[in-house]
Amino acid sequence: MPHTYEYPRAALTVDCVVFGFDGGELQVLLIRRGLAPFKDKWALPGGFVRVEETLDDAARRELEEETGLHEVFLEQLYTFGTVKRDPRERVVSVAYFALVKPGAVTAATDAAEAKWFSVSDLPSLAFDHVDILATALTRLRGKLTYQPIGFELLPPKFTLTQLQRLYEAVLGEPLDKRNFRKKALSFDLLIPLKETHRDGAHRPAQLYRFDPARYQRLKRSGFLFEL
Amino acid sequence: MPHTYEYPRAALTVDCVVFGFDGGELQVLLIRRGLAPFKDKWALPGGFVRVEETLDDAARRELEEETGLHEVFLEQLYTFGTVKRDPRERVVSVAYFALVKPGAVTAATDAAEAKWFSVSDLPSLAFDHVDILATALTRLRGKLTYQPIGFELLPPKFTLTQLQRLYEAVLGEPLDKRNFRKKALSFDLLIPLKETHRDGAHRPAQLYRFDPARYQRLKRSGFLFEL
DNA sequence: CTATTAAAGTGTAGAATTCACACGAAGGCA
DNA sequence: TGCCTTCGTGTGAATTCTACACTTTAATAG
Repeated sequence: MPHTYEYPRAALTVDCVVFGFDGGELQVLLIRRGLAPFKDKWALPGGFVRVEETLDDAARRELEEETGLHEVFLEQLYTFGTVKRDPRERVVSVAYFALVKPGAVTAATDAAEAKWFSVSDLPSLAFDHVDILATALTRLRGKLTYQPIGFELLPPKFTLTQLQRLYEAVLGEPLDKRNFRKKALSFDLLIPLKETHRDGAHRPAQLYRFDPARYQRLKRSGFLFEL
Repeated sequence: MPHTYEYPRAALTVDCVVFGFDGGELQVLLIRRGLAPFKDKWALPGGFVRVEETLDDAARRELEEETGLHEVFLEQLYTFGTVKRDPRERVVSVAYFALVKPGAVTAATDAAEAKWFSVSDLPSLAFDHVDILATALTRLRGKLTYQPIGFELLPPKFTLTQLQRLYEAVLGEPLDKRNFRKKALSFDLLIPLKETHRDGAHRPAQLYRFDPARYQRLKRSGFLFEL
Protein backbone atom coordinates (compact mmCIF):
# COMPACT_ATOMS: atom_id res chain seq x y z
CA MET A 1 0.00 0.00 0.00
CA PRO A 2 1.23 3.47 -0.88
CA HIS A 3 2.41 6.11 1.56
CA THR A 4 2.23 9.80 0.90
CA TYR A 5 4.06 12.73 2.40
CA GLU A 6 3.86 16.45 1.95
CA TYR A 7 7.48 16.74 0.79
CA PRO A 8 9.57 14.32 -1.22
CA ARG A 9 11.73 12.05 0.89
CA ALA A 10 15.03 10.34 0.34
CA ALA A 11 15.12 6.59 0.63
CA LEU A 12 17.27 5.29 3.47
CA THR A 13 19.60 2.33 3.15
CA VAL A 14 22.38 0.70 5.10
CA ASP A 15 25.53 -0.74 3.57
CA CYS A 16 28.05 -2.91 5.35
CA VAL A 17 31.75 -3.15 4.75
CA VAL A 18 32.59 -6.60 6.04
CA PHE A 19 36.25 -7.21 6.73
CA GLY A 20 37.86 -10.60 7.14
CA PHE A 21 41.38 -11.93 7.40
CA ASP A 22 42.66 -15.12 5.83
CA GLY A 23 46.03 -15.09 7.50
CA GLY A 24 47.68 -13.18 4.72
CA GLU A 25 45.65 -10.34 3.30
CA LEU A 26 42.79 -8.24 4.52
CA GLN A 27 39.58 -9.24 2.78
CA VAL A 28 36.22 -7.66 2.04
CA LEU A 29 32.98 -9.51 1.52
CA LEU A 30 31.04 -8.44 -1.56
CA ILE A 31 27.83 -9.64 -3.12
CA ARG A 32 26.91 -9.75 -6.74
CA ARG A 33 23.84 -7.69 -7.48
CA GLY A 34 20.94 -9.61 -8.97
CA LEU A 35 18.87 -6.54 -9.87
CA ALA A 36 19.26 -3.25 -11.71
CA PRO A 37 20.82 -0.82 -11.33
CA PHE A 38 24.36 -2.17 -11.54
CA LYS A 39 22.98 -5.65 -12.18
CA ASP A 40 25.72 -8.30 -11.97
CA LYS A 41 28.15 -5.82 -10.47
CA TRP A 42 29.79 -6.41 -7.13
CA ALA A 43 28.51 -4.34 -4.23
CA LEU A 44 28.55 -4.05 -0.47
CA PRO A 45 25.83 -6.03 1.27
CA GLY A 46 23.02 -3.73 2.32
CA GLY A 47 19.46 -2.65 1.67
CA PHE A 48 16.58 -0.47 2.67
CA VAL A 49 15.90 0.50 6.24
CA ARG A 50 12.43 -0.39 7.38
CA VAL A 51 10.42 2.30 9.03
CA GLU A 52 10.04 0.39 12.28
CA GLU A 53 13.62 -0.75 12.77
CA THR A 54 16.76 0.87 14.13
CA LEU A 55 19.66 1.58 11.79
CA ASP A 56 21.77 -0.97 13.65
CA ASP A 57 18.98 -3.50 13.35
CA ALA A 58 18.70 -2.85 9.65
CA ALA A 59 22.42 -3.38 9.18
CA ARG A 60 22.31 -6.63 11.15
CA ARG A 61 19.26 -7.85 9.27
CA GLU A 62 20.68 -7.12 5.83
CA LEU A 63 23.93 -8.74 6.79
CA GLU A 64 22.17 -11.88 7.85
CA GLU A 65 19.87 -11.93 4.83
CA GLU A 66 22.58 -11.41 2.27
CA THR A 67 25.53 -13.21 3.77
CA GLY A 68 24.19 -15.36 6.60
CA LEU A 69 26.41 -13.55 9.09
CA HIS A 70 25.17 -12.84 12.58
CA GLU A 71 26.66 -11.85 15.89
CA VAL A 72 29.52 -9.99 14.34
CA PHE A 73 31.32 -6.86 15.44
CA LEU A 74 29.37 -4.04 13.83
CA GLU A 75 29.84 -0.31 14.10
CA GLN A 76 28.42 2.69 12.32
CA LEU A 77 30.90 4.25 9.95
CA TYR A 78 29.60 7.27 8.09
CA THR A 79 26.51 8.40 6.25
CA PHE A 80 26.78 8.95 2.53
CA GLY A 81 24.36 11.44 1.13
CA THR A 82 25.44 12.96 -2.14
CA VAL A 83 22.47 13.60 -4.35
CA LYS A 84 23.23 11.38 -7.34
CA ARG A 85 24.86 8.40 -5.68
CA ASP A 86 21.95 6.22 -6.79
CA PRO A 87 20.82 6.71 -10.40
CA ARG A 88 17.19 5.89 -9.60
CA GLU A 89 16.41 8.48 -6.99
CA ARG A 90 17.76 10.15 -3.88
CA VAL A 91 19.13 7.49 -1.56
CA VAL A 92 20.98 8.23 1.63
CA SER A 93 23.01 5.34 2.96
CA VAL A 94 24.24 4.79 6.47
CA ALA A 95 27.42 2.77 6.15
CA TYR A 96 28.58 0.26 8.75
CA PHE A 97 31.70 -1.71 9.08
CA ALA A 98 31.83 -5.24 10.36
CA LEU A 99 34.65 -7.50 11.46
CA VAL A 100 34.19 -11.24 11.19
CA LYS A 101 36.19 -14.20 12.30
CA PRO A 102 37.51 -16.70 9.78
CA GLY A 103 35.01 -19.33 8.74
CA ALA A 104 31.99 -17.35 9.85
CA VAL A 105 30.65 -16.82 6.37
CA THR A 106 31.44 -19.79 4.18
CA ALA A 107 28.85 -22.10 5.69
CA ALA A 108 26.10 -19.54 5.75
CA THR A 109 26.11 -18.05 2.28
CA ASP A 110 22.91 -18.96 0.48
CA ALA A 111 21.35 -18.08 -2.84
CA ALA A 112 22.90 -14.65 -3.36
CA GLU A 113 26.48 -14.85 -4.51
CA ALA A 114 28.82 -13.59 -1.83
CA LYS A 115 32.57 -13.67 -2.17
CA TRP A 116 35.70 -12.53 -0.38
CA PHE A 117 38.10 -10.20 -2.17
CA SER A 118 41.49 -9.02 -1.11
CA VAL A 119 41.39 -5.29 -0.50
CA SER A 120 44.39 -5.01 -2.78
CA ASP A 121 42.58 -6.67 -5.66
CA LEU A 122 39.03 -5.43 -5.88
CA PRO A 123 36.59 -5.57 -8.76
CA SER A 124 34.83 -2.39 -9.80
CA LEU A 125 31.95 -1.67 -7.47
CA ALA A 126 28.38 -0.45 -7.78
CA PHE A 127 27.23 3.01 -6.66
CA ASP A 128 29.77 4.94 -4.58
CA HIS A 129 30.82 1.79 -2.76
CA VAL A 130 34.50 2.37 -3.49
CA ASP A 131 34.27 5.56 -1.45
CA ILE A 132 32.53 3.76 1.38
CA LEU A 133 35.15 1.07 1.31
CA ALA A 134 37.97 3.58 1.34
CA THR A 135 36.41 5.32 4.33
CA ALA A 136 36.06 2.00 6.11
CA LEU A 137 39.67 1.08 5.46
CA THR A 138 40.90 4.38 6.83
CA ARG A 139 38.75 3.92 9.89
CA LEU A 140 39.93 0.36 10.44
CA ARG A 141 43.57 1.40 10.19
CA GLY A 142 43.04 4.23 12.61
CA LYS A 143 41.05 2.19 15.05
CA LEU A 144 43.28 -0.82 15.11
CA THR A 145 46.08 1.10 16.75
CA TYR A 146 44.11 2.49 19.62
CA GLN A 147 41.39 -0.04 20.24
CA PRO A 148 41.74 -3.77 20.62
CA ILE A 149 39.44 -4.76 17.80
CA GLY A 150 41.90 -6.86 15.84
CA PHE A 151 40.76 -9.91 17.75
CA GLU A 152 37.42 -9.69 15.99
CA LEU A 153 39.19 -10.76 12.83
CA LEU A 154 40.95 -13.76 14.33
CA PRO A 155 39.65 -17.11 15.56
CA PRO A 156 38.93 -17.30 19.31
CA LYS A 157 42.29 -18.96 19.86
CA PHE A 158 45.21 -17.44 18.01
CA THR A 159 48.96 -17.12 18.13
CA LEU A 160 50.91 -13.92 18.50
CA THR A 161 52.31 -14.42 15.04
CA GLN A 162 48.80 -14.50 13.61
CA LEU A 163 48.01 -11.31 15.44
CA GLN A 164 51.13 -9.69 14.11
CA ARG A 165 50.35 -10.77 10.54
CA LEU A 166 46.95 -9.17 10.90
CA TYR A 167 48.40 -5.88 12.05
CA GLU A 168 50.93 -5.94 9.28
CA ALA A 169 48.24 -6.66 6.70
CA VAL A 170 46.00 -3.84 7.86
CA LEU A 171 48.70 -1.27 8.44
CA GLY A 172 50.62 -2.29 5.35
CA GLU A 173 54.02 -2.33 6.98
CA PRO A 174 56.21 -4.94 8.62
CA LEU A 175 56.50 -4.86 12.40
CA ASP A 176 59.31 -5.94 14.66
CA LYS A 177 58.53 -9.29 16.20
CA ARG A 178 60.01 -8.74 19.63
CA ASN A 179 58.64 -5.25 20.05
CA PHE A 180 55.24 -6.32 18.84
CA ARG A 181 54.98 -9.20 21.26
CA LYS A 182 56.19 -7.15 24.18
CA LYS A 183 53.60 -4.47 23.49
CA ALA A 184 50.78 -6.89 22.77
CA LEU A 185 51.32 -8.73 26.04
CA SER A 186 51.89 -5.60 28.12
CA PHE A 187 48.16 -4.86 28.30
CA ASP A 188 47.30 -8.09 30.07
CA LEU A 189 44.46 -8.58 27.65
CA LEU A 190 45.76 -11.82 26.17
CA ILE A 191 45.40 -15.00 28.15
CA PRO A 192 47.80 -17.81 27.30
CA LEU A 193 45.98 -21.11 26.90
CA LYS A 194 47.20 -24.56 27.80
CA GLU A 195 47.23 -25.41 24.13
CA THR A 196 49.65 -24.88 21.33
CA HIS A 197 49.20 -24.54 17.63
CA ARG A 198 51.03 -27.23 15.65
CA ASP A 199 51.60 -26.40 12.06
CA GLY A 200 54.38 -28.11 10.18
CA ALA A 201 57.91 -29.09 10.90
CA HIS A 202 58.82 -26.52 13.49
CA ARG A 203 58.21 -25.40 17.02
CA PRO A 204 54.51 -25.07 17.87
CA ALA A 205 53.15 -21.71 18.92
CA GLN A 206 51.47 -20.72 22.15
CA LEU A 207 47.76 -20.04 21.71
CA TYR A 208 46.10 -17.05 23.36
CA ARG A 209 42.62 -15.76 23.71
CA PHE A 210 41.44 -12.19 24.13
CA ASP A 211 39.91 -11.32 27.49
CA PRO A 212 36.92 -9.06 26.77
CA ALA A 213 35.86 -8.81 30.42
CA ARG A 214 39.23 -7.49 31.44
CA TYR A 215 39.11 -5.07 28.56
CA GLN A 216 35.79 -3.67 29.74
CA ARG A 217 37.22 -3.13 33.18
CA LEU A 218 40.34 -1.45 31.92
CA LYS A 219 38.35 0.73 29.56
CA ARG A 220 36.24 2.07 32.37
CA SER A 221 39.23 2.96 34.48
CA GLY A 222 40.41 5.32 31.75
CA PHE A 223 42.95 3.30 29.90
CA LEU A 224 44.97 3.54 26.78
CA PHE A 225 45.44 0.78 24.28
CA GLU A 226 47.97 1.69 21.68
CA LEU A 227 49.87 -0.60 19.46
CA MET B 1 2.02 18.80 -3.43
CA PRO B 2 2.05 15.29 -2.02
CA HIS B 3 4.61 12.58 -2.77
CA THR B 4 3.80 8.92 -2.75
CA TYR B 5 6.01 5.89 -2.20
CA GLU B 6 5.38 2.18 -2.13
CA TYR B 7 6.80 1.74 1.36
CA PRO B 8 6.73 4.13 4.31
CA ARG B 9 9.84 6.26 4.64
CA ALA B 10 11.61 7.84 7.54
CA ALA B 11 12.04 11.59 7.50
CA LEU B 12 15.66 12.74 7.33
CA THR B 13 17.03 15.61 9.37
CA VAL B 14 20.38 17.10 10.26
CA ASP B 15 21.30 18.42 13.70
CA CYS B 16 24.37 20.47 14.52
CA VAL B 17 26.31 20.55 17.73
CA VAL B 18 27.97 23.95 17.62
CA PHE B 19 30.88 24.39 19.98
CA GLY B 20 32.36 27.69 21.04
CA PHE B 21 34.88 28.87 23.56
CA ASP B 22 34.64 32.01 25.65
CA GLY B 23 38.10 31.82 27.13
CA GLY B 24 36.95 29.89 30.15
CA GLU B 25 34.46 27.17 29.45
CA LEU B 26 33.45 25.16 26.42
CA GLN B 27 30.09 26.33 25.12
CA VAL B 28 27.30 24.91 22.99
CA LEU B 29 24.89 26.90 20.90
CA LEU B 30 21.23 25.98 21.39
CA ILE B 31 18.04 27.34 19.98
CA ARG B 32 14.69 27.54 21.63
CA ARG B 33 12.05 25.64 19.71
CA GLY B 34 9.12 27.70 18.50
CA LEU B 35 6.96 24.74 17.45
CA ALA B 36 5.69 21.48 18.85
CA PRO B 37 6.90 18.97 19.73
CA PHE B 38 9.05 20.17 22.60
CA LYS B 39 7.82 23.72 22.06
CA ASP B 40 9.86 26.23 24.07
CA LYS B 41 12.48 23.61 24.89
CA TRP B 42 16.12 24.08 23.98
CA ALA B 43 17.41 22.03 21.09
CA LEU B 44 20.30 21.68 18.68
CA PRO B 45 19.95 23.74 15.53
CA GLY B 46 18.84 21.55 12.64
CA GLY B 47 16.01 20.62 10.35
CA PHE B 48 14.84 18.54 7.43
CA VAL B 49 17.10 17.53 4.59
CA ARG B 50 15.75 18.54 1.23
CA VAL B 51 15.62 15.93 -1.43
CA GLU B 52 17.94 17.77 -3.79
CA GLU B 53 20.66 18.76 -1.33
CA THR B 54 23.65 17.00 0.16
CA LEU B 55 23.71 16.20 3.86
CA ASP B 56 26.59 18.63 4.33
CA ASP B 57 24.67 21.28 2.44
CA ALA B 58 21.62 20.72 4.61
CA ALA B 59 23.69 21.10 7.76
CA ARG B 60 25.27 24.32 6.48
CA ARG B 61 21.91 25.68 5.38
CA GLU B 62 20.17 24.95 8.65
CA LEU B 63 23.06 26.42 10.57
CA GLU B 64 22.85 29.61 8.59
CA GLU B 65 19.07 29.81 8.79
CA GLU B 66 18.84 29.23 12.50
CA THR B 67 21.97 30.87 13.83
CA GLY B 68 23.34 33.03 11.03
CA LEU B 69 26.59 31.10 11.08
CA HIS B 70 28.43 30.39 7.87
CA GLU B 71 31.89 29.28 6.83
CA VAL B 72 32.47 27.33 9.98
CA PHE B 73 34.33 24.10 10.58
CA LEU B 74 31.74 21.40 10.07
CA GLU B 75 32.10 17.65 10.18
CA GLN B 76 29.70 14.74 10.17
CA LEU B 77 29.43 13.11 13.56
CA TYR B 78 27.05 10.18 13.72
CA THR B 79 23.61 9.22 12.53
CA PHE B 80 20.92 8.71 15.13
CA GLY B 81 18.18 6.36 14.12
CA THR B 82 16.32 4.86 17.03
CA VAL B 83 12.70 4.39 16.18
CA LYS B 84 11.00 6.61 18.74
CA ARG B 85 13.42 9.50 18.98
CA ASP B 86 10.81 11.82 17.51
CA PRO B 87 7.30 11.43 18.96
CA ARG B 88 5.62 12.38 15.70
CA GLU B 89 6.99 9.78 13.36
CA ARG B 90 10.15 8.00 12.36
CA VAL B 91 12.92 10.55 11.95
CA VAL B 92 16.54 9.69 11.31
CA SER B 93 18.97 12.46 12.05
CA VAL B 94 22.46 12.89 10.72
CA ALA B 95 24.35 14.81 13.39
CA TYR B 96 27.18 17.22 12.66
CA PHE B 97 29.53 19.04 14.88
CA ALA B 98 30.73 22.55 14.22
CA LEU B 99 33.47 24.67 15.72
CA VAL B 100 33.10 28.42 15.61
CA LYS B 101 35.36 31.29 16.50
CA PRO B 102 34.37 33.77 19.19
CA GLY B 103 32.06 36.53 18.02
CA ALA B 104 30.89 34.68 14.93
CA VAL B 105 27.38 34.23 16.14
CA THR B 106 26.32 37.19 18.26
CA ALA B 107 25.85 39.60 15.36
CA ALA B 108 24.02 37.16 13.17
CA THR B 109 21.31 35.72 15.37
CA ASP B 110 17.92 36.79 14.12
CA ALA B 111 14.34 36.04 15.09
CA ALA B 112 14.83 32.54 16.51
CA GLU B 113 16.30 32.63 19.97
CA ALA B 114 19.82 31.22 19.98
CA LYS B 115 21.98 31.14 23.07
CA TRP B 116 25.32 29.84 24.27
CA PHE B 117 25.41 27.43 27.19
CA SER B 118 28.36 26.09 29.07
CA VAL B 119 28.61 22.36 28.53
CA SER B 120 28.80 21.98 32.28
CA ASP B 121 25.50 23.77 32.80
CA LEU B 122 22.99 22.69 30.19
CA PRO B 123 19.21 22.99 30.21
CA SER B 124 17.17 19.90 29.47
CA LEU B 125 17.05 19.27 25.75
CA ALA B 126 14.46 18.21 23.20
CA PHE B 127 14.43 14.78 21.52
CA ASP B 128 17.58 12.71 22.07
CA HIS B 129 19.77 15.79 21.79
CA VAL B 130 21.57 15.05 25.04
CA ASP B 131 22.85 11.86 23.49
CA ILE B 132 23.95 13.67 20.37
CA LEU B 133 25.71 16.26 22.46
CA ALA B 134 27.45 13.62 24.54
CA THR B 135 28.65 11.91 21.39
CA ALA B 136 29.93 15.21 20.03
CA LEU B 137 31.80 15.97 23.23
CA THR B 138 33.50 12.61 23.20
CA ARG B 139 34.46 13.11 19.60
CA LEU B 140 35.79 16.62 20.22
CA ARG B 141 37.91 15.42 23.12
CA GLY B 142 39.29 12.59 21.09
CA LYS B 143 39.94 14.66 18.04
CA LEU B 144 41.55 17.59 19.75
CA THR B 145 44.55 15.56 20.79
CA TYR B 146 45.42 14.20 17.38
CA GLN B 147 44.21 16.84 14.97
CA PRO B 148 44.87 20.56 15.07
CA ILE B 149 41.27 21.67 15.20
CA GLY B 150 41.45 23.69 18.38
CA PHE B 151 42.29 26.76 16.34
CA GLU B 152 38.78 26.70 14.94
CA LEU B 153 37.55 27.72 18.38
CA LEU B 154 39.95 30.63 18.80
CA PRO B 155 40.18 34.01 17.11
CA PRO B 156 42.59 34.19 14.15
CA LYS B 157 45.22 35.71 16.41
CA PHE B 158 45.65 34.10 19.77
CA THR B 159 48.16 33.60 22.55
CA LEU B 160 49.57 30.32 23.72
CA THR B 161 47.87 30.79 27.05
CA GLN B 162 44.50 31.03 25.30
CA LEU B 163 45.26 27.85 23.42
CA GLN B 164 46.21 26.11 26.62
CA ARG B 165 43.03 27.27 28.36
CA LEU B 166 41.04 25.82 25.50
CA TYR B 167 42.73 22.46 25.76
CA GLU B 168 42.25 22.45 29.49
CA ALA B 169 38.58 23.31 29.14
CA VAL B 170 37.91 20.58 26.61
CA LEU B 171 40.00 17.89 28.21
CA GLY B 172 38.92 18.84 31.70
CA GLU B 173 42.36 18.70 33.24
CA PRO B 174 45.14 21.21 33.92
CA LEU B 175 48.18 21.05 31.68
CA ASP B 176 51.77 21.98 32.40
CA LYS B 177 52.58 25.34 30.88
CA ARG B 178 56.13 24.69 29.75
CA ASN B 179 55.45 21.25 28.36
CA PHE B 180 52.35 22.49 26.58
CA ARG B 181 54.13 25.36 24.90
CA LYS B 182 57.06 23.21 23.86
CA LYS B 183 54.75 20.67 22.27
CA ALA B 184 52.47 23.22 20.66
CA LEU B 185 55.39 25.00 19.01
CA SER B 186 57.20 21.83 18.01
CA PHE B 187 54.91 21.27 15.02
CA ASP B 188 55.83 24.51 13.32
CA LEU B 189 52.16 25.17 12.73
CA LEU B 190 52.01 28.36 14.76
CA ILE B 191 53.41 31.51 13.29
CA PRO B 192 54.41 34.23 15.76
CA LEU B 193 53.08 37.62 14.74
CA LYS B 194 54.69 40.97 15.16
CA GLU B 195 51.96 41.89 17.58
CA THR B 196 51.38 41.30 21.22
CA HIS B 197 48.25 41.00 23.25
CA ARG B 198 48.02 43.64 25.95
CA ASP B 199 45.59 42.81 28.69
CA GLY B 200 46.01 44.47 32.04
CA ALA B 201 48.89 45.32 34.30
CA HIS B 202 51.37 42.68 33.28
CA ARG B 203 53.67 41.50 30.57
CA PRO B 204 51.92 41.32 27.17
CA ALA B 205 51.67 38.00 25.37
CA GLN B 206 52.98 37.03 21.97
CA LEU B 207 50.24 36.52 19.39
CA TYR B 208 50.30 33.60 16.99
CA ARG B 209 48.26 32.46 14.06
CA PHE B 210 47.69 28.95 12.81
CA ASP B 211 49.20 28.11 9.43
CA PRO B 212 46.64 26.00 7.56
CA ALA B 213 48.72 25.76 4.38
CA ARG B 214 51.63 24.26 6.23
CA TYR B 215 49.25 21.89 7.96
CA GLN B 216 47.94 20.63 4.63
CA ARG B 217 51.48 19.99 3.46
CA LEU B 218 52.47 18.18 6.62
CA LYS B 219 49.29 16.12 6.58
CA ARG B 220 50.01 14.83 3.10
CA SER B 221 53.51 13.78 4.01
CA GLY B 222 52.11 11.40 6.61
CA PHE B 223 52.45 13.34 9.79
CA LEU B 224 51.38 13.05 13.36
CA PHE B 225 49.89 15.82 15.41
CA GLU B 226 49.52 14.82 18.98
CA LEU B 227 49.16 17.03 21.94
C1' DC C 1 67.79 -42.21 15.74
C1' DT C 2 70.04 -38.35 13.70
C1' DA C 3 70.25 -34.34 11.02
C1' DT C 4 67.69 -30.90 8.90
C1' DT C 5 64.23 -27.50 8.62
C1' DA C 6 61.26 -23.65 9.90
C1' DA C 7 58.96 -20.93 12.82
C1' DA C 8 58.67 -19.74 18.00
C1' DG C 9 60.38 -17.30 21.56
C1' DT C 10 63.44 -14.22 24.11
C1' DG C 11 66.87 -9.38 26.08
C1' DT C 12 69.45 -5.29 25.86
C1' DA C 13 71.57 -0.91 24.98
C1' DG C 14 71.15 3.65 22.89
C1' DA C 15 67.89 7.18 21.41
C1' DA C 16 63.94 9.73 21.91
C1' DT C 17 60.22 11.29 24.48
C1' DT C 18 57.75 12.45 28.56
C1' DC C 19 57.26 14.43 32.83
C1' DA C 20 57.85 17.23 36.90
C1' DC C 21 59.26 21.40 38.44
C1' DA C 22 60.60 27.37 39.72
C1' DC C 23 62.02 31.82 38.68
C1' DG C 24 63.38 36.11 35.99
C1' DA C 25 61.16 39.35 32.45
C1' DA C 26 57.95 42.76 30.99
C1' DG C 27 54.59 46.08 31.19
C1' DG C 28 50.61 48.69 33.71
C1' DC C 29 49.20 51.13 37.47
C1' DA C 30 49.19 53.50 41.90
C1' DT D 1 59.63 53.90 41.90
C1' DG D 2 57.73 49.82 43.60
C1' DC D 3 54.24 46.38 43.21
C1' DC D 4 51.39 43.31 40.87
C1' DT D 5 50.27 39.91 37.44
C1' DT D 6 50.93 37.20 33.65
C1' DC D 7 54.49 35.86 30.13
C1' DG D 8 58.11 33.07 28.91
C1' DT D 9 61.85 29.87 29.51
C1' DG D 10 65.50 24.90 30.72
C1' DT D 11 67.02 20.74 32.88
C1' DG D 12 67.45 16.19 34.78
C1' DA D 13 65.17 11.81 35.86
C1' DA D 14 62.09 8.37 34.28
C1' DT D 15 59.95 6.13 30.78
C1' DT D 16 59.19 4.51 26.32
C1' DC D 17 60.74 3.41 21.74
C1' DT D 18 63.66 1.32 18.51
C1' DA D 19 66.86 -1.61 16.35
C1' DC D 20 68.78 -5.86 16.34
C1' DA D 21 70.32 -11.92 16.43
C1' DC D 22 70.45 -16.21 18.41
C1' DT D 23 68.53 -20.35 20.91
C1' DT D 24 64.48 -23.49 21.37
C1' DT D 25 61.25 -26.79 19.80
C1' DA D 26 58.81 -30.10 17.20
C1' DA D 27 58.13 -32.41 12.67
C1' DT D 28 60.01 -34.67 8.93
C1' DA D 29 63.33 -36.94 5.88
C1' DG D 30 67.06 -39.82 5.42
